[in-house]
Amino acid sequence: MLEGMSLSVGQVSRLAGVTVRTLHHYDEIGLLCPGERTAAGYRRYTDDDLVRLQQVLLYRELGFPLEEIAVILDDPQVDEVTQLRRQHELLSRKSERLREVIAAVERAIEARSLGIALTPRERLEVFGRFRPEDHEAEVERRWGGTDAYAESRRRVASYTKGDWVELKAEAEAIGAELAAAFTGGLPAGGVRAMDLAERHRLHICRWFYTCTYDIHRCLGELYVSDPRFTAAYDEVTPGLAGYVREAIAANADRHSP
Amino acid sequence: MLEGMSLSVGQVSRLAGVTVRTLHHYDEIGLLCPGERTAAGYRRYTDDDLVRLQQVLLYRELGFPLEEIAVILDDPQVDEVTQLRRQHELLSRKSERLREVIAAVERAIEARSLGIALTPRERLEVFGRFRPEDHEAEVERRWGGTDAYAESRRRVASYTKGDWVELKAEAEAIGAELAAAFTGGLPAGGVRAMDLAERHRLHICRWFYTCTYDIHRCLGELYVSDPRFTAAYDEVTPGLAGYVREAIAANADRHSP
DNA sequence: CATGAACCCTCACGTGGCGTGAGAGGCAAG
DNA sequence: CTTGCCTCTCACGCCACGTGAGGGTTCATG
Repeated sequence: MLEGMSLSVGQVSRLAGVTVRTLHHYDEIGLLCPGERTAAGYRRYTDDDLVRLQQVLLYRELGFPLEEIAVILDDPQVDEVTQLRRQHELLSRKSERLREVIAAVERAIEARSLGIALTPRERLEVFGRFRPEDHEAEVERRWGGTDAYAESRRRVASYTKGDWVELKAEAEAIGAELAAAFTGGLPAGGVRAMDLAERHRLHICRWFYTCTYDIHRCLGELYVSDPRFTAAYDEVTPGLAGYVREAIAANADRHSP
Repeated sequence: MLEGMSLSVGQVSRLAGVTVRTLHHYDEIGLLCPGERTAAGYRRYTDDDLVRLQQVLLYRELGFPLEEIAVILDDPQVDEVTQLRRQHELLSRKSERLREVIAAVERAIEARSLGIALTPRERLEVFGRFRPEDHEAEVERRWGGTDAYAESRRRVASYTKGDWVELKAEAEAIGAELAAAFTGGLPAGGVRAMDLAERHRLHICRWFYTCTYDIHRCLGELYVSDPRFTAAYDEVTPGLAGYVREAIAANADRHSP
């Protein structure tokens, strides 16, 4: 039985509270393939496999689709502690939401036993809480239906507060350097500006979606045509939006003539 | 638009945070059929429908299959406040479990950042917690595979602590009256004993599964053949188990000769 | 009053995450 | 050697919707 070294499907299933079929399924789709197999083809789960299974189950409980879980766990950029922190953050959010729902139910009971019924609308609104900040609605109208947008949605959904902090810091750093280049009088078509544009593109690739040079060019146009984006740049330094657009175009030309 | 009176699918979907298709689906399977329809066949949801939708969404979030939700909500025995209390209890349990998981993740982070890794087994066990009290294992071996058993499992799963209190009180009352009849010298085949046996059967129907007279007869046999059940009855009054068996058999004969 | 945009309807097929056998082989104990 | 409990690989089934297709409705415009 090789007790202690590795476990059979049955043992793992009992330990984790899932069925054998589930483990087979995770193997089939490549989400959790046991490290070893016996000569007879029996699955043998190592300690590493168990750790991964725990991660899988946690993200599953959080409602992530299995395919996405695979992406999250296979990201080589993220180590285990980061993974745990992310889980902790997501769990906390879920817990908070659950407490809101509980509170709403308590209010409903209270109101009901006092004879006053809440309006059905009030009761339903607890569930309808996603608050996409109507900014998203705008984005959807403009970019909705594109692959890039879908990809972005999926990835953003799994970001924790910590991720957002890092993301924002990175974005602000790039913005500041662009502003410096602009006020320093460096040409938008120069190497420095183009390098910054490239960093901007990579930043998008890293955090949101695969940003090709063509897409990046469109983004540049958007920065001067959409008053919301223009404001975001020009607020820092008037005229910056147009400068950024030029730099992006130059950088795109440089890479794909 | 008749604003204020009733809502269209789109309005309800936005309010509740579900898709239109979901509402269509709930209508198809008869889980939530809108109270009215316009001349053109448009669905119109009344306030009562919204209340029901809220209940549906809550039980759904708790992981109940839709079919079961219909059963729970259509039970005429249960009013709205009871429904809310039940939801509150189930939500609280879920919240507690969530906090356990969070605590486990915190421990994992702590241990990890101190360089000491927890064993994968320890981490997995948080998920494998269902503790069916090995009593269930026994029951399964004896009754497993029967329809009655499956039905019982499903219904019991949705009982709250309050339900259990009521259930137990009812069962104890019947037991006490049977004991009184027994010690009072009333014959097991008499009307009084048979009536009590009938109450016992209805009690099972009400709380666990559809208990036919045949099944009830088997149950009576079980009370004398299974030492665990025998003990439960004879502990109160020695000889009671046999008396109950006789009463059940007599009652069954009376109804299905 | 017609024209368009935003809704709504009913099929009907597709999908994700497994459940549930069927049929066959592996392996430790008696 | 056989009995009992694993395990394996197909392969079909199910639930709770997603996702169009194809077509009617309603309402604010030109």
